[in-house]
Amino acid sequence: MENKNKADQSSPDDEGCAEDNIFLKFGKGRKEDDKSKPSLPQKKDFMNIDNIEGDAGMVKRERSSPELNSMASSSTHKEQELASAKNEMLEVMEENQRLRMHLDRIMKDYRNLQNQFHDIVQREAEQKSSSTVNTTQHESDQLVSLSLGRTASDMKKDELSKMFKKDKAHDEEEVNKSLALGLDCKFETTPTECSPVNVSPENSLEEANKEENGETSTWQPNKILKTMRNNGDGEDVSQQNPTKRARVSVRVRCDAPTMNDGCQWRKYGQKIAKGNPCPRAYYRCTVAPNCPVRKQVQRCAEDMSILITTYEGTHNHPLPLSATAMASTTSAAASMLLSGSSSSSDPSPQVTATTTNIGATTTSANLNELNFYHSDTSKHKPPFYFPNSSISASAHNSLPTITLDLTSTSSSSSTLSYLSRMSNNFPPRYNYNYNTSSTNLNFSSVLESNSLPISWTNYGNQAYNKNNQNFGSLTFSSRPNQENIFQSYLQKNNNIPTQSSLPPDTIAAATKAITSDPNFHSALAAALTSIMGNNGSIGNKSGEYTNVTEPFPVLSSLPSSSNPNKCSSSFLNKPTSSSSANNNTQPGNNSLVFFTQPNSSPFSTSSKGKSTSPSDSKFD
DNA sequence: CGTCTTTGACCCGCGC
DNA sequence: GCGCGGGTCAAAGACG
Repeated sequence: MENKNKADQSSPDDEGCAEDNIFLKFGKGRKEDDKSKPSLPQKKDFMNIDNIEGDAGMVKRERSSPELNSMASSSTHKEQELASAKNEMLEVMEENQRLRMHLDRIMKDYRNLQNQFHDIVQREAEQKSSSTVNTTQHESDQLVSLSLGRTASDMKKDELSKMFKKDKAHDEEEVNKSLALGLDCKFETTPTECSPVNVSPENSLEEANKEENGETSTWQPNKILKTMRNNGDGEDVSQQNPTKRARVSVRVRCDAPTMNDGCQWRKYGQKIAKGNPCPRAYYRCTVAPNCPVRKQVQRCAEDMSILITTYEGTHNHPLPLSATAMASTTSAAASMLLSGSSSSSDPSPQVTATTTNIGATTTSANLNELNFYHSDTSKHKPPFYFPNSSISASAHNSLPTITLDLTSTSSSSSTLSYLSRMSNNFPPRYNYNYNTSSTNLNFSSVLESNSLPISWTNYGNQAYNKNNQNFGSLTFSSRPNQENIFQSYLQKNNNIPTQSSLPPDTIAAATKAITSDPNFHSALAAALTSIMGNNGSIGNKSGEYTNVTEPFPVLSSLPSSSNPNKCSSSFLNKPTSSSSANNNTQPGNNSLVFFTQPNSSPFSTSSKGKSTSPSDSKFD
């Protein structure tokens, strides 16, 4: 039943909202019923089975009457309709009850998972406090790579050498602080039922305000610091913070000059960096005059098709709906980095609320999905399977940097090292290889028997197909049976690497592993999913159910379409259709979609020669 | 005319 | 101290 499906998709983390959704849905259903059946039962008859039966009996009696006149027959017909309508109402009510029960169950699971997660986080925090981890020395040297197919060898050697070269010891506290403050890393244990994700524009603003009040520190370029000192401008006091903050770098295959992340940027410089023939462009956030956020955009020297966008800082203003995704991503990614850098052996207790909630959300919903949609900007392509994507962290140039690598498309020989490490008792943290200062955490569909598997399944392609947009989708799902979907999808799309056809038991094991590991799951999922931000609110467009991650607005609002040539971060954007797609294919799932939008024209060659940055898009 | 991009110059940190 | 490289500034030009 459609209603049921929709209800399943409603956010489990948000009880009230879900209920509202249900009501809304039922309201809608009634409306539809009204259309088809104008003669609804009288209010008095509503929910009265006896009455219904009685009416039916009456109808029967009347029918048997030989003295039926036209009027009687019409009334009989009406009563029949009435009876059928009542029956339908009863069915709806039953369905409603079932949905409620389902919702209760989901909420229960969600709370349980949330509690578990909090327990884990607290335990880790205690452990950390008890043992002042000796990570200080490695703080700046660490390179954690969550590589989905990418291996350490794939990394640029000079990059690695650079990373390892910097042995400048950072005070752990400082790093953590910068991470936490600069990238919205907050640890909140308070369960938020209706607004699970706390990294919201409001939060950002709040944090920014705090920063301005000197409560927190924000990394600022030295130059700016200097300028501000010279100017003595009180307004910028908030920005006078020498504390370095983490960077979040996103690697995406994109032909467009920049990636549309929904924010407004102004290019303020360009430089040819050593070792890369491609110039590096510097952008500054222009949403707010004093926003400290900057980003660097550069093409990968090894693969020009890869666009590397590095974000620094935290927005000190409310973000456009379409921009919250990236903001939350940086947040989540930073939290991931933070958790990795805070300790060499323990998972960081400093998990962002976003992570927490997302993890809880997804697990509670039994539907963790990270869909990576990739498509060519110019032409339709068959769905692209994304077995590999990576998250890496490093202290590059003294700045902790986490990289979300969404460029890997090769499904070959993935090592699944990360999953392997995440054995059943796996410490929910990113393993650091201190010998090399780098660790690859590979998420691969090539699962080893003993390794914890991940279910990369296809999901919600129907909608995309409906829109004539074939997106490859990679689903990071906790639901074993989704494999079937994926496989069936594979059958339909020969272009998808066969590696993805995993044994059901493997999928199930992977699913179990993923869902059972709050740290990994929440960290990765949050990092990636939060990017979409509240795309989790898939389906909101239709208003049929509320956002799973309410604070984050739907990215579909992006005006990416106006910038056909821009690589709309829309790879973070979720097309409106996607929601419906997800709704149609798998009810009850919270989909987190990562994709490049081909025809919706996130990429634009910008005929206007103006801003190559997303700023061009006036999303407001 | 206002906004934004371009681009050469400048500043600063770092390594030698 | 010097040179290199990264990052930023700001004047000039382009665009709508």
